[in-house]
Amino acid sequence: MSTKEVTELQRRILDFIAQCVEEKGFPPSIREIGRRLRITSPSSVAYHLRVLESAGLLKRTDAISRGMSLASSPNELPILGAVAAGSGVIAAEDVEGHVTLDRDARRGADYLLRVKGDSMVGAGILEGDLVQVRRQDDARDGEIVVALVGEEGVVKRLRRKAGQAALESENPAYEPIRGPFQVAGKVVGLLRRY
Amino acid sequence: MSTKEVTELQRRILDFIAQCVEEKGFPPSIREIGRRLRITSPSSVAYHLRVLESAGLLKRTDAISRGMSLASSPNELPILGAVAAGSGVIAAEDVEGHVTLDRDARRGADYLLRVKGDSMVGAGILEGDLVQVRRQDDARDGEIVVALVGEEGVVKRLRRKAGQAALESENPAYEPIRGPFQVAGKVVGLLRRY
DNA sequence: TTCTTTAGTGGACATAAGTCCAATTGTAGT
DNA sequence: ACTACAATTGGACTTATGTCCACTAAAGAA
Repeated sequence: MSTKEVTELQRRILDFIAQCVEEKGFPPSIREIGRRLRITSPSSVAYHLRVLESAGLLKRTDAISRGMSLASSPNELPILGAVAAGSGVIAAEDVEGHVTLDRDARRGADYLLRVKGDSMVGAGILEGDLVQVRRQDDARDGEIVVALVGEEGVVKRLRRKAGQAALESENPAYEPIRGPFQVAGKVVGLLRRY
Repeated sequence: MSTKEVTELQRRILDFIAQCVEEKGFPPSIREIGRRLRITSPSSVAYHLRVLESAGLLKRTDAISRGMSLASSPNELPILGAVAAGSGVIAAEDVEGHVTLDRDARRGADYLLRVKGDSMVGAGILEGDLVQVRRQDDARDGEIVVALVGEEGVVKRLRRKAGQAALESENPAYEPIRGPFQVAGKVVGLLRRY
């Protein structure tokens, strides 16, 4: 299983399957996929499904109708223990698990980050909480963000005053961070487990 | 349709469908259901599916293979705006919506309750947060519970000292409640949307 | 009893659906 | 030009699958 590259068309097939499962509750047949994506021959669709399967994006049960399912639910979010300084990419080693939220609850988040420390208690964010993070390079004044300070990922409130950006804690014990940092994402939600 | 009673066998069919969707990613065929539940004739299974559909427990798309899906996901939690004093039963009028969580994230919760007021800010529970509540009559010292005080449902920390039970707020502005109250559930998690 | 409802059987049937195969096309590399 | 490969076609084939129909059996109700 070579985790090959996948073409645009194959990605659209994947999307269509996801859409069917979401809307109708079951996957499409090979011919339904073909009809939707203007592929006239079932063999051609089957070919793409084989590619998707060998790329690890699709699970298939051979020879039975609609015998396919997405390898990863589009609503499944990885739980990260920390944000790597390498930004963008998520290191698989840091993934503690997964949580599936429906589209509404997901709020466009890309991952969950486990909060370390008590610097945001004033905003109701406690140690151990999972914050839902949407990846983005920048954010507006007052928004709670995940930022990279050196190698470390932190959850703070972003302040923009007179062109100056700072990261404020919601805990009087901590000083604002004015040093260089990079916004990695915006906090769009929070999950806590008692 | 009459939302009829459903037999034990029909409930087991429903469970089997749920299990298939969970494990394999797609619903079973009529004959697969029959094989599992020792029903030798496909027509008989089809009969039960019709009953389940008219009971509103199953959605069906006629004449296509595996064309069925559960009407309500077993992992779907209703969002309540308030807990009714009538306890036990959930009034449909109070349901603001639904959120689907996977079994792990669900934590045995029965419903979500929207938090009113700031009496629990000290515990990181803010106004507007959704707390995951598992229904139960009692709880241990120190646990955060949903309790009925008169007609009103409140989220507080339960204190048991020397046989005396009280409801404490996590906000110095509020006094503990010692008057009569009834525990309705235990808070097992929290969701917040920014 | 008789009638009705619910539950189930078994077979026939049309078609929906996955698979196999030979052949074609276009693109990129040698 | 030749080769290799990815993408696609169309048809044939087999089986899986949902549905229809006639019939049976048990349990209640009238």
